[in-house]
Amino acid sequence: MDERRYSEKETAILNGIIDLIKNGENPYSIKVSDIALSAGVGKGTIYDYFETKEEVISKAILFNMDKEIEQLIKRIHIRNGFKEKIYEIFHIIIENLENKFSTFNILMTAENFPEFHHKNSQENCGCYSHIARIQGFIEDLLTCGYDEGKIKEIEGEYYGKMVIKSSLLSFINYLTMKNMYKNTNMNEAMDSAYHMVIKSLN
Amino acid sequence: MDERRYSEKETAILNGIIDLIKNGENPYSIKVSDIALSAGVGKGTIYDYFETKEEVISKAILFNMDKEIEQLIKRIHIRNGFKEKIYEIFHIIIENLENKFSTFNILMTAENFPEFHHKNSQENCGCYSHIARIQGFIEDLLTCGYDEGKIKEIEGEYYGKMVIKSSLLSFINYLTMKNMYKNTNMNEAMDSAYHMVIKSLN
Amino acid sequence: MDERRYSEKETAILNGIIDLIKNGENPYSIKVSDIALSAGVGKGTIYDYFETKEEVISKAILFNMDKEIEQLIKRIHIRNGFKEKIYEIFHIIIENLENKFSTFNILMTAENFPEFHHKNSQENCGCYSHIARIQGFIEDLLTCGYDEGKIKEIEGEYYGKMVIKSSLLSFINYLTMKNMYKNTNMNEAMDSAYHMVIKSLN
Amino acid sequence: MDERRYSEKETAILNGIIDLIKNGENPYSIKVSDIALSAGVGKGTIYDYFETKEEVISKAILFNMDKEIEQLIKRIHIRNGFKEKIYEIFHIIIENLENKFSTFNILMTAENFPEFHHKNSQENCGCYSHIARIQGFIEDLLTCGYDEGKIKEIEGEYYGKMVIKSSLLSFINYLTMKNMYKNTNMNEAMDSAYHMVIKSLN
DNA sequence: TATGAATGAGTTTTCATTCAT
DNA sequence: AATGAATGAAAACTCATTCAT
Repeated sequence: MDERRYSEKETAILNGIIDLIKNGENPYSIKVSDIALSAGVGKGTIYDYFETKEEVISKAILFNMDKEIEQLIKRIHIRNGFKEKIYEIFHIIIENLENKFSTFNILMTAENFPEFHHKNSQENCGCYSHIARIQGFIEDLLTCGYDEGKIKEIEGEYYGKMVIKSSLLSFINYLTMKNMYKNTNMNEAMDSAYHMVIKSLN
Repeated sequence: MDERRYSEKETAILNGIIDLIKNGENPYSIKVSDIALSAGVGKGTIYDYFETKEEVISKAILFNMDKEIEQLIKRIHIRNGFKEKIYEIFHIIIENLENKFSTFNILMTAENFPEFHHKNSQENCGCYSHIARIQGFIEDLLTCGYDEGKIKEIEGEYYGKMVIKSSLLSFINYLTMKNMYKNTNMNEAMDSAYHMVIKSLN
Repeated sequence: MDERRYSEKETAILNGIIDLIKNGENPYSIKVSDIALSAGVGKGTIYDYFETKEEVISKAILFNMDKEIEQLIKRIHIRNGFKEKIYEIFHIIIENLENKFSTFNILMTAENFPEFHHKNSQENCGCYSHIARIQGFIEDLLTCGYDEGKIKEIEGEYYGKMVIKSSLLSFINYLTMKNMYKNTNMNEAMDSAYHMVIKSLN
Repeated sequence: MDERRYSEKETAILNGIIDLIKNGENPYSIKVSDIALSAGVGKGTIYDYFETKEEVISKAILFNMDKEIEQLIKRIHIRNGFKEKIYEIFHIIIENLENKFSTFNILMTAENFPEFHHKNSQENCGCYSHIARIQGFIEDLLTCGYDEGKIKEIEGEYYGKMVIKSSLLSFINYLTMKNMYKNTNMNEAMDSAYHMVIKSLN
């Protein structure tokens, strides 16, 4: 799974792509010249470090996921208490979606990314390990809630994780379609998502 | 919103595109010559009915949404009872996702489609009306559950709809990541999703 | 030289082209669909009467020349006196150039038309006979001036005709570049052109 | 008026077009692939330096005018005497028309070029400045003839310039229609044109 | 090593011509 | 006879990739 660290130039290139995507560029529409400009390198340089445009964009997305998940886990770890952790995730989601680029969305819906590799199955999508980390982290969250007494009945391994993910997905959905929910504010959306978790797991 | 019906040739072209997408082609990678081939028309014919490639692909996606939602509503309407309706939706989702093209995914995550139109907001994405129809249909579902006594506490307009959508999203998530859930079968996933609805709304 | 008269449909088509050109369309940019629209016939009809687009446009230009020269000769014939005839030509030129389509220009500079037929020499340009008619008519004009006493020294066959043509060309030049001659009005331009004829041929 | 100098590649492209036109190609029929071939560059290179085919052809024509006028003025300047200067122009015209591409024709009839730009007026045709230079140069010529005593009566600013231009136009007309004047040789045509100037301006 | 000018394969798009009606 | 929908050959244009500097 290509785990080596990236050199300075490589990082500049990958960040260049991430910036483009965060500014609303669609990954499929990005041109090599855009990347070069955004990264502040020559077009040829990109080909010194990567084989093809496809490769570099894929790696950039994976690279960003790494960073974001790292951050996510760190920030959640710092927070104490089940509720605080969940609400921290909501805030991270807000920050990411406002950046127009959602690792969450990709990880949770897994629709955008796999298609970048033509007709690939999930195994070779490259984000398998990221998804696994998210799964693990959700399990930790559940344990935390259970230990704290906030959650009583997890009712099966799948169910518990499903509830947490549903809650997060509902909040992502709220954010992406904010203008459909004109009379529901952010706090209400968070509270509702959290409320569902509590009711579903008790 | 350009509501006129399409002519026979136009329909053939739009269906040609839908077929391509359902066969796993990424909308951004479709070539005009592919469309012509898939639709069984000459390349020029496409330009007799549509201005640009972008236009015809966008219209095809919208066109398919119309069809799918129509179908969805019809099939749900036939089913009696809250639980039956919910499970029917699960089955429709299965069918659609197996076709590799998910109106649900688009409507619920609203990430793929809008980006096809360069950096547009949702209002002018063209699928606003479709999203609204989905909202209405979820409301009907809630009323049905309430009338039947399956649901007692809806706790606010937003919360009720959120729970239903979360449930559907969780099931979509299960399907798109089936290989992450090797020891959870389809029925368990459906039951879990339904179970969450019942617990959350009682 | 294809001298047969044109049928009603053919005339409609040819006039459609002439209208387009008179409205400023460049002969090289005219599309068959434009012709069909302008002529009020179907696109296929054009091919019932003519072999190719090139042919029909060429014939239209020749057709118009015929009409214009016919008219020219008729109008000059009516006028009495050398000066009156010359000034009548000036007026005809004004009318034609205002129509944005100048048979005169074509006949006198003979640059536009021949090139329509790829790299042809003048013989097969189709306007040879028209040019010859113009030549004859200029000879008549000279004779008229001589008979009237307005002209004394013609000094050779070529010289006389050259002077008349130069005079007309100078006036055409004035009209096509009117905005270069902001402080010369139409009458002065005509008077100058006529004055040159008189001085050159006396 | 976009006065910057052209780079080496741009010059190669523009000269490629000029060569095509001088070889009898009609500006409206030139293909981008022809230009690439003629200029010895790749098709894409043309689009690195110019926006569209139309733009590059227009610029090529303007570019050639610049060169030709420069040359014209230089060659006339070297010649001493009114008659010598006029005859030098005749020779330049011969050379240019034999090259099948006539800046003179364009400048003097102003019909071909403006139409390349869709229905534009002369101001924005791009050759306004060239026409102005020609005007100035004709004025100098008149002054020269006057100083030498070859010309006595210029009779108004417009008249003098008109006579010179008429003379040149008449010679252009002779050349473009040489085969209509089988019994007039080149020298006679030149002498006639010059003779008209002398008679008209004395 | 880094670059960006140059390329041409591969697209999109146009439009003269055909032909079923 | 007349049409205009349909076509595909041919043209314009794009952009990933290369390579001389």
